[in-house]
Amino acid sequence: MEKFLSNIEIRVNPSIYLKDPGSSDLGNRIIKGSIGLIFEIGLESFTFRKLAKAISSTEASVYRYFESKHKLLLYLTSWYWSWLEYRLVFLIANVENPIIRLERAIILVSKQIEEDGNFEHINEIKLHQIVISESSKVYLTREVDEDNKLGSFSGYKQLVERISSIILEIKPDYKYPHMLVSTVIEGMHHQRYFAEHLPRLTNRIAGEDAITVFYKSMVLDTLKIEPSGK
Amino acid sequence: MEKFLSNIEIRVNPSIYLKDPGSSDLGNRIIKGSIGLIFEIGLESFTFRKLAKAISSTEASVYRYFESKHKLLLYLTSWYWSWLEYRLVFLIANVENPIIRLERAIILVSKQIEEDGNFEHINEIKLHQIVISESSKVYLTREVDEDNKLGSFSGYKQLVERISSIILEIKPDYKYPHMLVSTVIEGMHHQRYFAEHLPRLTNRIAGEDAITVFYKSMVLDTLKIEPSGK
DNA sequence: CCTACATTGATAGTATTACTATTATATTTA
DNA sequence: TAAATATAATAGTAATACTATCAATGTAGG
Repeated sequence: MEKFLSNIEIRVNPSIYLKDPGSSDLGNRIIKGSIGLIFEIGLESFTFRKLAKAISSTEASVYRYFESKHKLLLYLTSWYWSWLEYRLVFLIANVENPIIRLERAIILVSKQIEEDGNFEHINEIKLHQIVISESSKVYLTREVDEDNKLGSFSGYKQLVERISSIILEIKPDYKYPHMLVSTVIEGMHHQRYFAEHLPRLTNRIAGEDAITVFYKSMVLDTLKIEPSGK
Repeated sequence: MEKFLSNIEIRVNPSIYLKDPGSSDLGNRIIKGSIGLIFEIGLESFTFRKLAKAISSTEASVYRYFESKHKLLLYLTSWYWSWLEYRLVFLIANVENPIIRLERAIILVSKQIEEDGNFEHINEIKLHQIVISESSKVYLTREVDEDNKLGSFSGYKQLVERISSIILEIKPDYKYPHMLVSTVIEGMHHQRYFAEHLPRLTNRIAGEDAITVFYKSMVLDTLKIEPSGK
């Protein structure tokens, strides 16, 4: 993705952090460092102590930004959802045909990601990997309801809502738009992961991005609409 | 489910445990106790120390059966998949029409579960809840590949394979049977979880098991087949 | 230029976790 | 009856997920 906007920032719900990591050099190092380190060693082995060492700071300093590793992961995934939504908005701006908009949305969420030069402290490819293998841990906890009340998942919900509303434009009576959209998003995470680690749970086809193809036609078929052909 | 078979046992890959928990009284208490305790306090807060206390044994004794909490969870989920497969086999035995077989399979995996009186030490309703909220943690780790090599996920794979083969009976050229099946299974876990904790990511419809209805028609539509009507 | 305040670093400490090790005791089996 | 096995009881270790305290540095306003 081309660098064409240098003054935007992705906003993350402030209840997630103690201090905005976008507001300081140390904060940015925490984000950049944690993406690198979680990508490298996985969330389980990742600790604030190791992170502090990697970015030449101290554990206590990191704790001034995030009250726990869980909140930090929440920050990263929230950022990711908001970033996807922002890209979606660009991708469908000024596109009249809702079927084309829907197709683009599905491709966006199910495709492999490229780097986005607009955000210096974030390596989007690594972040995407992290989202694939760790993001569900963010809500599969006993604290979901509290986190949810604080608005921790609003970025994800907004993205789902935005795509669902396209579906409703096409089929105003369709009863399960949110279910369909979250099935696609979560599903594609699993399928990418399976393709790499548990191939017998998925299907890989040489020369084709099977995951994108599958989800695109799955959505069109369940909605009983024809591809835009464009 | 009626108790009609008293001499069967669900087999779990022996690489998962150090000592077969089905082989002793303590082993059975470990299984029963861990299902109860994980259901109650969640996997994160669950420890072998607390389990030992709950079943009036000791931490060290539990460790003689399972080398870690992770392996214990692996045992529970493996048991669950094998149990589902066993139920599936009964459900579709002697059913000629593959479409009916497929429909039954989808209903089986997507429906809420009832207790199965055949297995004393296992409360299937609680286990189902645990599978919904914790099972993906079993493979979303850095040790997936090793665990996979040991055969830890074979129960899950077998179930997926069995349902996929029904799909191929109906549509021999369909390219994504495994992807479709694992999308349904994982998807329904998420949707059940969302319905309870993050309702804006799903759709709830009064008086209908929306999740089952959705996945059933999603599968038939993507395969472009008509419901059996029976 | 001084002061106040915020930010970070340095260091230490605590409770809990995920194990491992050792020994004693009870039970089963040969 | 001896030997083997399973379990209990207890203790110990390294790492984790924090919390607390205090000093050093920088920065912004008057």
